[in-house]
Amino acid sequence: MECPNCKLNEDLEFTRKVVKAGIVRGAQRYYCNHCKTHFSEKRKLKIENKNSHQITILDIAKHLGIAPSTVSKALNNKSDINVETKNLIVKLATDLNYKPNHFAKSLSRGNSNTIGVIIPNIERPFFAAVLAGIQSVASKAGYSVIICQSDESHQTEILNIQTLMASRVDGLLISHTKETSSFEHLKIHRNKGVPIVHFDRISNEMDSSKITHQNKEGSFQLVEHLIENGCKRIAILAGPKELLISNDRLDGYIAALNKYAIPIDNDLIYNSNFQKDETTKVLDFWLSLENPPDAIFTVFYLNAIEMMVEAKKRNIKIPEDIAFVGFGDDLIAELFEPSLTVFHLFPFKMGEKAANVLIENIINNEHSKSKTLEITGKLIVRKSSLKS
Amino acid sequence: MECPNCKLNEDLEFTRKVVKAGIVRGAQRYYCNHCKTHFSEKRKLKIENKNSHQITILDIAKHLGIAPSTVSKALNNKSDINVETKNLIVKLATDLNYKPNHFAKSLSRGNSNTIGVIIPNIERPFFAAVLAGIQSVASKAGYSVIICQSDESHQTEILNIQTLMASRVDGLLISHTKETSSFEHLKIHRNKGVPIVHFDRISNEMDSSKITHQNKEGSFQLVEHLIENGCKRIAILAGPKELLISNDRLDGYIAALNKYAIPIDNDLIYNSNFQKDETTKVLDFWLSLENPPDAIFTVFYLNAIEMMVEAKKRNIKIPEDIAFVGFGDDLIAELFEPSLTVFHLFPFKMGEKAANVLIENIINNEHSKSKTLEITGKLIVRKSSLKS
DNA sequence: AGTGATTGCGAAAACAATTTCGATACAAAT
DNA sequence: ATTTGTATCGAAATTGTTTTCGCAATCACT
Repeated sequence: MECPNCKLNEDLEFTRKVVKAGIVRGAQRYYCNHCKTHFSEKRKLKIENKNSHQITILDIAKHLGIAPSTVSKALNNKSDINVETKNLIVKLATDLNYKPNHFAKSLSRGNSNTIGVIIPNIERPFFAAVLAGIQSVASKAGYSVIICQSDESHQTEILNIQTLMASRVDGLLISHTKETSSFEHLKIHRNKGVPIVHFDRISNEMDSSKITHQNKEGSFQLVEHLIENGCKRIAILAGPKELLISNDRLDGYIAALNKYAIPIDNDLIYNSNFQKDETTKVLDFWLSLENPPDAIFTVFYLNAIEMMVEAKKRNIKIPEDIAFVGFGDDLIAELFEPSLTVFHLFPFKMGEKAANVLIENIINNEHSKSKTLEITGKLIVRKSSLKS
Repeated sequence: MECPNCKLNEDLEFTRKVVKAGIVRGAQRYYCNHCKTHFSEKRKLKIENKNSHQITILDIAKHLGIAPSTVSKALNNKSDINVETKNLIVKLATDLNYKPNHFAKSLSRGNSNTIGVIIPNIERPFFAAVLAGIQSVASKAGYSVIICQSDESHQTEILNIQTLMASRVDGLLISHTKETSSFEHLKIHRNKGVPIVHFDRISNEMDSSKITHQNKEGSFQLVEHLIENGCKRIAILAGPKELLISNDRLDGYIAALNKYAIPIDNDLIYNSNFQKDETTKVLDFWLSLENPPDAIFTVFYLNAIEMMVEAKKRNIKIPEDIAFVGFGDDLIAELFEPSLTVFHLFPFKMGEKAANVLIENIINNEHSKSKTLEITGKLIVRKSSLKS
């Protein structure tokens, strides 16, 4: 065995004394008593992964005999480059089917070109449509989207935020849990300058941008529509008190009653948690009143469907005995018998708008400017409310 | 103005002749006639972004006076490290709230810990549920998920694949477009060793792993159920011929008819594209037959609902005149009048399974081993098929 | 000739991890 | 006493990109 050290030094005449010196990581190890140095056999590595080699900026640079920095400039439309060399580089890049490595780019630039989305549940048609809207504008703008579900759990929401921040998202779109009433977990990142846009389930406690529905206006229209159809005792199944969205809708309800000088009856106002068993209980409570409601407005349209199912079981005529209206829309609201009068929301549009605002904020670094946008909805009258 | 070069060399006694030499990138530039060198004023940069500095492996190393490589080993459970130093490092890392930079990790390791999913449309409840299942197991295994929608367009599907591959996903989950009949765009990557798992809309043309429903069995059960309920002329609204899933379901239909010696009538077999206007046309065609069907089986449950809506408009009694059954389930199938008998699928489970198989393939590098798994479904009998 | 401005390019330093392998110390075996 | 094995650590290379800034060349004025 020859000592590579002595060999290099060409001290060939010296008495070399190379002895074995154990095995390290599977390879025989030697010790040269001449140059007092250890060495081991080089392992044959790099399993020739030429086939999986993605071509890089360096490959292009070598091909053309130029520097990688020049290639980078050409591919990123920097001004600091000659048009001819740029064209040369761009052509070769497309010819070689060059795809930039996002990880290297992100590492170097310090951003990810990714936005995070937190929604309660992807399986709810509303949120699925919002997502579709978000995806649509995000991909057009060159952003990827990471989606997290909070499952209506405040704890999970906090974990989601940690996950997304660990993924170094450039911005955050969030619709809160119905449990969420404190926002410290978000404010931390907001204060660090992460752009955040709230949608649907928003809060006034944060000064970030918000996209919301015409909650007050929609409620008002629904209730006014009921009143115009002769309803006088209108009950409301409102949402959780924590949610701003619930309160806004409640406000619209009250505003409409006030306009028509209908007294507010607290028995007819119930804050629910959107759970099915709860809605049934509330329905029975209202039916048990000596003066039961002649119309029910649920803040979440599915609750109206659930209530109608139960009401039909109890032989209540809809809309003659009780009319129903709800917030939000779906195929089921249209096809259920009787079809449900709703204030139709535009979730896809909401997603588009939210993503737009967020990306604007990211690009312009407008952490501070916070605006609130309302997506216009639309009253769709169907059978469940037409008493005539 | 002092020349930084001469200053460094401490040649202070030399006559230094520093002259202005233009402005470069907004900064004054100078030329030193002594050392024949250009220099410009250093700009005050690095806007003190200390507050946004994420702590790195190097910070930990410096704190403890050790090498970053040691920290990396400690944080990655490598054997090559002392338990005590490891504990020390881990403690400091948690104290400092260290979050590894995924980009650096991916760049260095050459993988992304991300899986790509391509579905036709996120807004269809079935796919939303599959996604939820995928997310569930992926996040538990430490994988992120990127979602792309093909929108039933073969071209978009190809673009999706390019996007995902450019994102260097570690593996791919895909449910094909109803247009898709060639698979070259996928095979390229498959041959490069990218693990791919197909689900729902699968194909036999590729040798990758597949997760499917009990398509034949489910069809068979639905049709048998119809026959047991006295139906003799059973029509089937099958899916596009390109889809394997359509053909499997058609096979189940034929098998059931054969078992009960009911002749196959080609007038009663129609390959549709799942479009609403088409289903209406087909319904009218069937109604116009001199011997119209007494039951209709749609391969996609929503088509059954659509047909029932139209049938009701034409005063057809369901199930007395025509019974309906379909593949797939949803709240609407349960609440529509009459409620629809279906072969209930388990999309969430399908998503879980698909993600599991894919991650297994990724970890074990099993590009070659391809298995096909069937998710068991369940016949749910409702009113639309009970003639008695 | 002296000064000012502009253009095009490249070397080198980040970016934040992982991985390889040399070095050392010490224990155990021969 | 010499040889071998093991445990622990760190220096340096690697990953692919962006960014900064120096340098040379050129042109246009005085």
